[in-house]
Amino acid sequence: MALKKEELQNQESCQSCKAEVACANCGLYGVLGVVSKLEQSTPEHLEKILKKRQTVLKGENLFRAGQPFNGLYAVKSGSFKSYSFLEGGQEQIVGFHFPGELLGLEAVSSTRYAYSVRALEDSSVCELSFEELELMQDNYQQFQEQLILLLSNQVLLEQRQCGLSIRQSADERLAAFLIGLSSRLEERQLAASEFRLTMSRQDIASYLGLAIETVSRILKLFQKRGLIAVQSKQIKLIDRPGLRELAQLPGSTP
Amino acid sequence: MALKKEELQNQESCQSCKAEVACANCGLYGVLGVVSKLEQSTPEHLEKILKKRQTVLKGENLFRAGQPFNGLYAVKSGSFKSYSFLEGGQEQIVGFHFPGELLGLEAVSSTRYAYSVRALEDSSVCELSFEELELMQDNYQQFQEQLILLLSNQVLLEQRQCGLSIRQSADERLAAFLIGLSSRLEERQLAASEFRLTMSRQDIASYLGLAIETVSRILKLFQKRGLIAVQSKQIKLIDRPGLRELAQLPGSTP
DNA sequence: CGCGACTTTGACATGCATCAAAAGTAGTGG
DNA sequence: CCACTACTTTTGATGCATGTCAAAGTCGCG
Repeated sequence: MALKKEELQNQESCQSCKAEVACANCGLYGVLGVVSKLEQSTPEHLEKILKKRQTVLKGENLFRAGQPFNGLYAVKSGSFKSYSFLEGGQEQIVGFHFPGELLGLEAVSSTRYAYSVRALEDSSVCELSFEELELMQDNYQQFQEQLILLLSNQVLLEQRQCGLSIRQSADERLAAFLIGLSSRLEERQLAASEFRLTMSRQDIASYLGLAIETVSRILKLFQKRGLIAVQSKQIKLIDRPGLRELAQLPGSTP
Repeated sequence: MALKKEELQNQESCQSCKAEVACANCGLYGVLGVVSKLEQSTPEHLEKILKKRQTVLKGENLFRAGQPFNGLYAVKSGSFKSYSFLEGGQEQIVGFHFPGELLGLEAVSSTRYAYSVRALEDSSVCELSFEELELMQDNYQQFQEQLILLLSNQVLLEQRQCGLSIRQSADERLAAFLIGLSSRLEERQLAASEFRLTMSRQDIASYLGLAIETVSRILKLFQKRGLIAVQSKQIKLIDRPGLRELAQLPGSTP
């Protein structure tokens, strides 16, 4: 990457003591790396494209479904949930988002955000303005290539996720969920075996398509089996291999 | 679209009397439309990019997972299933594909196909060679834009699909499946209320994450309720509104 | 016409949703 | 700092949907 680390990393230091992703581990880094490759971009220009660090307080929306698309966001610290509404007004959780991950990808084609996104705790994001980016004719093609890469990867992930969970039983889903969270944190060099479940049980249940009572019971069960330790929102993965095994499909090779 | 219809439609006429999508209704049309917009492309050039009509016999694979990616395919006639294997060797159905739909989209970033694709009946496809396409520098950016559009749309569809089916009961899933098939056929101007289920019950079951017996029973039930008429692989949707209602999420607004 | 593969039907077991209520947690004001 | 209320989570009891096993029936191909 031609982008110098300091250029992206000169953030004020972690004032809230929350886990915060380093710029080098952020999803935007790849995208911007390409943009800045041609060296033509001055720090001022980069500055313009990447609006650093907006804060979003717990319970606030970063954006809402239907709002016009104006750029991608990367989670800098904290966590978010994306959700839509079923007819009947009930919230349906689409996903959770952690430091280093991108928000708004599925909206690039449609000019409007597809989901609402809300902070699960006090959080911060970086914004990548598309308007500015489109003006950079020279680098635009490379940027597009990055986007295609990200998107087609997303399609793949989505399909795999869907294919799995539809076949999984409740405990398998939950195990897969925990392992999934853990690996995503690990990917960005964040604490991966002990962390806070910032979302409510209701959110987890909705995301996994389970009843809230089932989530509660199964977490209990996992604890009894020595797979995890839960204490309200704090969770510790004790037996990751065990969880990983559970998360796989059942009954194939007896 | 600057592309003249005849240019794409001079195919030999339907020799097997199978439903065949018109080029104007094909997913490749949009992609190619953009490529040919700059008028610079001669028919010979188009010919080179778009290898028309390969035949794939029932049970044959168009490609297999892991094979190097060499281009997109569009289904011209017939139908396909895409599948991967669970550990244990069991086939897992990822999707079904009908005339006018694109195959291989999720592979554009990875240089290898992610799934295997097999013909469910004697079928034909058109191939869009990427190698040739990449040489067309002038139009490449527009092509990329099309791709981004297709991909981000795909992400959206995938997410919606997944979000729904994970929450749906067996009959809702099956209703949604039938309505889904029907609308996809309709979209391409093909017979939408009476058609052949070219895939086996096993395939349907695997795709929906149900037991094959459940699929059988529920189809029976639908027939009893006058929603559909099934006779082995032939199916007729009688009460589409009824099915559509069933396919929605349950119990929200009583 | 007969064989193997696919599909339907029936009986049964169980995983999970649902309903109801208790226990825990957090936020608020005296 | 504690009491009070409202919300979230846990626990228990029950019923139904759907997976599983077994067997009969049907289709399609040689």
